[in-house]
Amino acid sequence: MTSVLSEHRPGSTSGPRTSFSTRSPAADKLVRKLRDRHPLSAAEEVALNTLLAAKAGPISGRTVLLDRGMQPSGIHVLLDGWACRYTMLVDGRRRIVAFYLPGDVCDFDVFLLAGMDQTIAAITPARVAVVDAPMLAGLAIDHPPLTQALWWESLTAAAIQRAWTLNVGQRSAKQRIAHLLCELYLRMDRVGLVQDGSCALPLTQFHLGDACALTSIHTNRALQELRRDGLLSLEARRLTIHDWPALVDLAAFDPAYLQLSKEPGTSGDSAALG
Amino acid sequence: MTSVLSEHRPGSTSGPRTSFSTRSPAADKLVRKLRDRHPLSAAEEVALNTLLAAKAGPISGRTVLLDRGMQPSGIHVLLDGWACRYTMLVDGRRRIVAFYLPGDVCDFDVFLLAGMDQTIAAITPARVAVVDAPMLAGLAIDHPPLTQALWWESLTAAAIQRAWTLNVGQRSAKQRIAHLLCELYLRMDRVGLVQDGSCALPLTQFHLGDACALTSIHTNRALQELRRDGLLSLEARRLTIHDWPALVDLAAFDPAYLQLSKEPGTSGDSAALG
DNA sequence: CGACCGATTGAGGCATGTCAAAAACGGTGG
DNA sequence: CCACCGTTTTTGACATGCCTCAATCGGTCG
Repeated sequence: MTSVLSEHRPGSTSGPRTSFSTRSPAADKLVRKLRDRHPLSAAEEVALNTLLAAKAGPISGRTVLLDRGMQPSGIHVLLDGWACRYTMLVDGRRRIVAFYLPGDVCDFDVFLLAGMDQTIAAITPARVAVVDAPMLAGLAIDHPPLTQALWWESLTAAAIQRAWTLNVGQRSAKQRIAHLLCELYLRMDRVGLVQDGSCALPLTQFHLGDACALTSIHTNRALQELRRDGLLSLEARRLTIHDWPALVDLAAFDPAYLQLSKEPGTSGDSAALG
Repeated sequence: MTSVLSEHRPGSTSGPRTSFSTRSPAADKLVRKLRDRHPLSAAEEVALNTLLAAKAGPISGRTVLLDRGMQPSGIHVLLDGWACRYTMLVDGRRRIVAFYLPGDVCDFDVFLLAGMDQTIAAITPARVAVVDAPMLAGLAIDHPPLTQALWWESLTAAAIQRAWTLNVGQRSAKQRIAHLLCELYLRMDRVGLVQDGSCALPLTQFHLGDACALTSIHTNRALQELRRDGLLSLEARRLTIHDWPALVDLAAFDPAYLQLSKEPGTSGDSAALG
């Protein structure tokens, strides 16, 4: 399995999987993720996709989806586009604690009625489905596997949050940026948005810095080093990985927390790769 | 440090609540927390407490509950004592990403079968209930309110994790320590372990430093400042808050994320205090 | 064309890390 | 009761990674 690591550049596997999902091209990404770790019946997939599609609407960039103290209208599911969750500090600094990518559920905490303590806002123009909690709960009751799949999804989000805590606290600037980019790249791959070793990355250096607890200035210098090392390029809102193993090594990136593997032991991915 | 203290100090409310729970003194803390935000029937409380009590066992300090890569035997619920979740880095440094207090569920991620990416270990001698997932699932199916209560509990854990990400990334050393101590103090209060403005805090300065992304040396200096300012004292494994409002102010601590308030708007706590 | 936003560069300062070592503490055995 | 030992806390001197402030440059859009 050691060789798998070097061979396995994420993105190269997305071809076969993509052909599998043609039911609903836009709303499909969440289902795709869920099914990846948890089998769903066709009926369940259709039910969820239908619900999402019915509730979907376009929003422009920088739209605030959910503000501090606001009583939420429902759970926000990103169908397309990027969003983030952040806190504004008294001195005007912004700290981003999460990025949301296509197919992500932004606010499981709607179930915590006590109100948000942070803000969620779109980064790019996006399509968002706003599902009120009772409706989703109803769907979950009708389809128990969906309940479990969504529960997993929220636990994965928690695992990502732990990884961020680690990342911000432990690593050098260069490593932090590298680690974040590794994570985003794999998460984009998981929903089929990586092609030929590159994916969209609509973040400014301010976003990256606010997420890694760095100033945009220092972020800039760290990025330059990563480029100079030949590990990646990041231009025109597009990230391209040139040397995945080296990047992973530098970042001390262990993808285990993303829960990507199909099934422990089956290693379906590497088989498909061989 | 006197008048303000008596008005607003958490812990002064624990008296009345404590009288409420005498069913099972040791296993009771999780139930106490759950019921605080979510009504449970007596039958449900008894069922959960009975299950926990049946599976409970003592462990000594520094016992590893769950190790990286290990297939978990079940969900660990701390009945008494402290534990933490950490990652060891290649250079020997340790990064703590979570503390677990009496009444906490350590590893909801057992449901993520792909194996742990971190280590969970006791800090003090403790009593731990190890509940295998199917059994807990069965209990949850029989008692839907328990499902929701546990789901909330895991979402609260995720909110705490976001607060840690923020804390580590944004604040000065002094503020980080202060913020962490505020959080731990309130969490101890939530399970009735605060008396007269003080609670057990069995952490070394290494623990605090590893959790705040600081060296123990710098942690020491930050703590000295907090003591010198008259905000708190921390000695003999015991934390005493002398000036809660000032500490909260210094730390920019907003307890909203802990989801403590009974019901938004009722402010039952402060009314009881006045 | 002017205004604005994002990326980039440079110089200097400060908070925190690193290294080294001495106290204080707490338990254990003689 | 004391001597011993490992752990934890504390102190000091020095190094450095990242922040701050200030400015330029290049796109993009009205």
